[in-house]
Amino acid sequence: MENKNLFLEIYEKLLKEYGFQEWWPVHQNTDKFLEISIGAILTQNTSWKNVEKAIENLIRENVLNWNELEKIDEEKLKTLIKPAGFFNQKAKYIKNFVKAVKNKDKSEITRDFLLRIKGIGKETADCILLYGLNKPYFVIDAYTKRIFSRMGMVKKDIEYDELQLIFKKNLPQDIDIYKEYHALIVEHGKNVCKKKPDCSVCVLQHLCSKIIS
DNA sequence: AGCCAGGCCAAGC
DNA sequence: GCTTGGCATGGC
Repeated sequence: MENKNLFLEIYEKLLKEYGFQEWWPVHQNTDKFLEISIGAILTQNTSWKNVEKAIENLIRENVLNWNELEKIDEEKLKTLIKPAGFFNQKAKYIKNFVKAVKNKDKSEITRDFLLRIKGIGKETADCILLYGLNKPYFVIDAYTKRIFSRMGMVKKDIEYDELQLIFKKNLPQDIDIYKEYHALIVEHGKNVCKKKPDCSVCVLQHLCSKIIS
């Protein structure tokens, strides 16, 4: 089932097709760890376009920093992140995150620690760890499950940790590949392997039909 | 004009 | 343990 070459082969094909994505996108003069973490929370089940607006609001109001986010009134925070949707819960999640992490040393921020924060699930935690802290956690998202189950490589209701382990076992332990691969998966999932897939323009098309078994 | 988006939590079996 | 409902905006 898991063919070692296949995961790398798919990576190469996507990279050749879309080029380096160089994730995670951040603005200048911000605390990157913080911006990535807030972005990861805001993008939960939400398009990045909407998240961008919310982040720009935070920057414009000069609150995209630890002190201001800790101080800011939750209702005020809701209005700023409104474009990202689910703003009632996300405002709480951001507050929870800032409170828990603000005075921690980065060495203390483990996956288990993040998962204990209400509002931080596995994907959000792994985004924070990988892109924010440069730790080797492969990020699994809905696109990853959709693409790799469609290709016949995993079952479509596979558990998060199980699929993550498959990537870990089949890829070099290379943080840059982890970062880039996930970004490429998102790009492919957004534009080609969509809910209604455009198989005619898919660079993985032949691999896809071969693998189904 | 629906459908969908870089999930997560809580409640109910 | 597994399934379901709720959350909300803006782009296509």
